[in-house]
Amino acid sequence: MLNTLDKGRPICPQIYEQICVGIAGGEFSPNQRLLSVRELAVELGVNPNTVQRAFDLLEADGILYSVRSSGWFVSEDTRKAKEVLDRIIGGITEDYFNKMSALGIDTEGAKAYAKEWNNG
Amino acid sequence: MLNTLDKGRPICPQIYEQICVGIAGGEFSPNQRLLSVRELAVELGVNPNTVQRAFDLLEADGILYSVRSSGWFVSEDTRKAKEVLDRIIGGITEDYFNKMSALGIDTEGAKAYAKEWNNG
DNA sequence: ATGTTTGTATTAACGGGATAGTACAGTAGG
DNA sequence: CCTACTGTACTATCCCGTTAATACAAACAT
Repeated sequence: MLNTLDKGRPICPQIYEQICVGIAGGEFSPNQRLLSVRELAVELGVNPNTVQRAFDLLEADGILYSVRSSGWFVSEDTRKAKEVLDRIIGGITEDYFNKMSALGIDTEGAKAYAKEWNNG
Repeated sequence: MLNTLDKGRPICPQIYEQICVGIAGGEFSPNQRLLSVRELAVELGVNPNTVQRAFDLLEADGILYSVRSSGWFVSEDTRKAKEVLDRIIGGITEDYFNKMSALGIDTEGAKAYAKEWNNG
């Protein structure tokens, strides 16, 4: 899981996002236990503190909950994760059009450009 | 000019980009003199060093040239600016699809999402 | 000559994100 | 009881983009 980390971008938000993706996509079920902070940190080749910070944010948003000495678990209610994911997706798309606009390409132009895109 | 700076993103690349936009769009003509480093820094509310760095990069790429004690000027050949702009646009678009992919949305899904986008 | 404006260079410091290392606290299992 | 694993907390450090404050050098106008 979480094997698509983009080195060069802030790690913490990426972890946050990927957890939401996993929940929204059904890969993680309600009350399912996740990897421990330390385990996930090792798997990602990242500092435990960074994972902890991401989990704290997810807990603050009601997406995960922690049980002391036991681990981190997916919240019963997964709607919040889906909402957040939708918001992230919207933000990314808005960001795309904003950036294109800054380059002198209006919304319609950007849509046309995206439509003609072929892989990468 | 350059009135669309996005605070919160690195300034230097934005200046670089906006100069290319101005040249590619015909707002700046070959051999036209730009604002001085200090003037532009004041206008943007930014540090002169940051402007200098952006201009240095543009010079290294053959997009601008400097004349000591006189100012900065647009290169005779504007093709490079247009090439760079195209590359930037491509990069942004590629970035968009990559990010969407990381959120579990494939290329076709992202295209559909972009197509339905309405302003911001 | 003098003063002003230009580009150019250098050094120090700030800030945010990430890392590193350590320590403490609670729970489960042998 | 004891050990091992968990979450949790704290401080120090590093890196990098940016800011800050100078200082120097070259051309031009008066």
